[in-house]
This record gives sequence, C-alpha cells and structure tokens, in this order.
Amino acid sequence: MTVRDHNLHLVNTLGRLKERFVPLVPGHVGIYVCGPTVYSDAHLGHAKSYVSFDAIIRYFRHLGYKVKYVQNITDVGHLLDNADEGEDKIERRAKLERVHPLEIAEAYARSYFKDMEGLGVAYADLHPRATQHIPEQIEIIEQLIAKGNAYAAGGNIYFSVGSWKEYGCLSGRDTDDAVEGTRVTVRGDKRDPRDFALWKHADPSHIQWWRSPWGKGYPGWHIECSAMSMKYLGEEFDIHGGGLENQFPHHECEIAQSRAATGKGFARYWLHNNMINRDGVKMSKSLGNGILIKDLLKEVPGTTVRAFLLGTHYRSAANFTDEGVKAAHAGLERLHFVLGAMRDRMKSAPSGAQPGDAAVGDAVVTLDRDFHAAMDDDFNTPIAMSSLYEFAKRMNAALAGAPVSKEACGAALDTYVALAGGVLGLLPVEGDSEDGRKGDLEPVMQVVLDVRRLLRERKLFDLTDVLRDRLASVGIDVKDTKDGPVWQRRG
RNA sequence: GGCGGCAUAGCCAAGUGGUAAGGCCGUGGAUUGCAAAUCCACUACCCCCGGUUCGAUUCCGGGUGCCGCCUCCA
Repeated sequence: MTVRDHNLHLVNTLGRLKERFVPLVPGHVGIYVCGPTVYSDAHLGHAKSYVSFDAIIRYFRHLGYKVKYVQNITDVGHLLDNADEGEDKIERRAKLERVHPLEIAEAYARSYFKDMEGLGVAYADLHPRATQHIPEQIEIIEQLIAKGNAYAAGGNIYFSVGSWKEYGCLSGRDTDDAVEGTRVTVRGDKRDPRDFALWKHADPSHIQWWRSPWGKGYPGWHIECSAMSMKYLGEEFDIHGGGLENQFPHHECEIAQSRAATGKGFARYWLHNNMINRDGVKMSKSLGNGILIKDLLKEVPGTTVRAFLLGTHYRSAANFTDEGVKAAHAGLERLHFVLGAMRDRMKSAPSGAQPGDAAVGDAVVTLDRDFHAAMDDDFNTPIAMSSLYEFAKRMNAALAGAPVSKEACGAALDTYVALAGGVLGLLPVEGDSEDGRKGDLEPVMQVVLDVRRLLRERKLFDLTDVLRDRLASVGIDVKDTKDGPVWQRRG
C-alpha cells in the first residue's frame, strides 16, 4: 500500500507552529492518545477528544499510512483534584461500592468502549492499562534515579525538575517565575515544589499497591503514559495527542521524564484538542450541566453527535447547545439523502458515457480536492464538511439533470463514501438499523402504497392524504418522488 | 494572584491585511395535485476603546466576558 500524495500540516503544540507532517518511518504513523481514567461514565468532553482523534486516525489511514494507534486506559493513580486527602478516584469509588478498584475500572472501561462504539469511534490498535505496566514504570524510574534526575524521599520517588533544563518546553511556562510568584513553601519531602511524584509510598489504607525497589507503593500519574507509549511505539514516535487540560502538567512531565530516561526525543508532534462547553459555560459536576455520552445517544444518533463535534475544529472550543445539535442533525440528513440518491441511481443508471457525466465528474474532482486540502490543513474538519455539502448540492442537481452513467455515478459514490463515511464517519453503516427495521413491514407497505397509487391515479387526493397522514401518525413517513413513493420509519 | 487561549449573523461555526466559507433557522422563487425532499436567490460592517497601515474582522496595546492550566495535590 502506498501513501497517497498529500501536503499534511499540523499544529505542533511543541513549538506552537504549523509544521509539515513527516513520519519517522515512511509510510507509518505511531500515535499515542491519553485515554480516560475509568472511574465514571464518559461525558461529552471525552466525546470531543476521542471523536477528534478518531477522524485524525481515519484520515491517516485514508492517506494510506499504516497506523499504530495506542490509547491507554488509566485504572489507577489519579488523585481527586479537589480533595484534601488526595484520594485515588478509583479507590474512592471502590470503597463506596465495597468492591475491588479493578472492578470499578473494568466496569467503566466497558462503559467507555460501548459509548465509543455508539459514536462510531474505532478502537485503538492497543488499549494498554496502567496497572498492567507497573514493571515498565518502575524500570523508567530506576533509570531516572541512576541518571540523577530522580531522588527518593520519605518512601516516595520524585522527579527533580531542576535537573532537567528543558522542563517547560511544551507548555511554554516559565516555571521559575511561577514558583516565585506564589507563596508555596516546599512541603513534604520534595526538594523543589515543582518536583512531581514518580512513585508514591502506599499507606495501609491503600487497596492497590505493588512491590518496588522502594517498598510497597503505587506509581505517579504521569509515568504510566511514558511507560506505555514507549513500550509500544518506541522511545521516539510520531504523535502524542490528548486534551488541552493535560498539556500542563501531565504532558510536560511526560516529556521530561521520558527524555531524561532515554535520551531520545519521545513524541515529535504534540496535538491537543480543545474543550467543550454548554451554552457558553463549562460543564462540570458542580454546575450539574454535564452530559453523559450514553444519555445523549438515547436522544440522537451517533453520527449526529459526530457531525456536531466535527463541525468545530479540534483545537477550537466547542459550544454545545440544543439548537446546535438540531442543526447538525438536519444538515446530516442532507448528507444522507444524497447518499441514498446515488445508491438508487446505481440501480437504473445506463452504462457508457452520458451527457450528465461532466457535471458529476466536476463535483467529484472538486470534492476530492477541497476535502483533502481541508484535512491537510491541520485536520480542518469544518471545512472538510463544507466540501461535502457543496458536493451534495452539485450531485443532487446533476442527478436531476441530464442522464448520468453508472460509471460516473459509481465513482462519485465511491469517493463520497470514502470521505464522508470512511474519514469522518458521518454516513450510516451499510446494513444498519434502517433496512432491518423496514424488513418486516416491506410486504405490507407494498400493498398500502399500491392501493394509494391507484387512488392517486383516480385523483382521489383527499383519500391519499388521509393515508399518508395516518401512516405518519404511526411513525411511517411517505414521500412522493418522481420515481415513485419512498417510505421510512421514523426514530 | 500568575500563565495561556478564545470572543464572527437568531443558533452552530470556518477564515483572511483589502470590505467574511459551510450547516441550521427564516424569507422569496422553481418543482409538486398537496406535502416532503431537491434546486435557485436573499439575510453579518466580525465584543468595546485606542494605535500601526493607503486600508484591519484579521497586527499591537488597554478593557470586558468566557475557557483551560497553575495557585492545595498528583
């Protein structure tokens, strides 16, 4: 498989510049994206992040790259951000429900994957778990100690930020100033307030702990991603992605400890997706305005959620509003309509050159060019989607005009499906729900529509309209097209 | 308190130093027995105040608002 010609540029947080993408190994892309900490159900913030990266991964594959996508599952280690006692989120939940922490992690990991399936997000090639990579984490810590970048204090191991001059290269933070400006005193065992834990001593109340050269304990938050990304992608790899909120300190710490341990460059391109708000305000548990993915999917199809999310650039903050979702849904129906129109036409289109082929060919060429230009420009999905709408408009017009050949229509269909469906995941999957739910009613509807046709021929329109209204009242929409009536079940 | 980002039509949202994509909604038209769908047309002086420039929505400074991170901790 060869890689298609492209001019992909992406904004690298490391350096804050738009750079041309050049893979470490030609034809291959290694990418690591920070996965969820599985202690509760996934919400819209997760959806924004993982749908964005899903489109990015799909685009790389579309270009012909062999992609190795690694996304971790964090099942240990994060501490509650606003708790005084620094309690592990998963352990806290486990204690509440009186089960083992891994049961919590397992349950929510499943829930997460189910949500992602609902959103049409493809699985990563590997979903490694933090608790299954403790030895790898310990090994890195040992390397850091040996190189003088980490030290033991009070049973804990800390990374010495002062020993690593590049610290701050990602977030662009002048850490010295930051420290100066605060009244922070060096607390606990740290030599420097900027230092962060690589390994924590486990006190008896801790449920999950592991043996280490430094006694019973558990890993710090940042070290897991260094261990898992480098294990599966190498000490230097192409792309590291994640949410903007993890840029500092999480990713900053990852870079420092990884580079210090290996002497290699770690990730070459850093991609950060922006957040999602609701009605202009952030979503949070305390405000009670958060939305769980599984709840939203009860209201609207996954493709609608994708259309809404991809309608905003991944680096821009999205604003979730009910109206916005409705708009995304309505627009998506047009994208689905033209798909159906092309598929229908394939059944009847003649072979051999036809007068309408030029218009179709034009629409395809324009779509192909504009879509790729948009995605090549830092994965600009909103622009890519606009090229889809432009295509739909042209294609609908073409199909209503001069005859179109099967070949031309087929080429248009293939391109459209590859881009709208394959890359952005906005098209219903073939053999999806719709046909299945229609199946059992098909013979009955044939009878009903046949009778209605006879009534129409006799111009008994009051009766045909009653029939249509009554069908609508039981959730069946009938539309009269010039090729005859079509029907579908709503909802 | 500190650092960084954003602010575009009723809603969602791209983008550019030279008078602003696309989607939804709305209006008018074509088509239709009607409706739906489809197609065509129309709808924004880009948060406020200064500055740079021949010219700024796009650059700089200030203000306001919102978002993220840090400030307790990993």
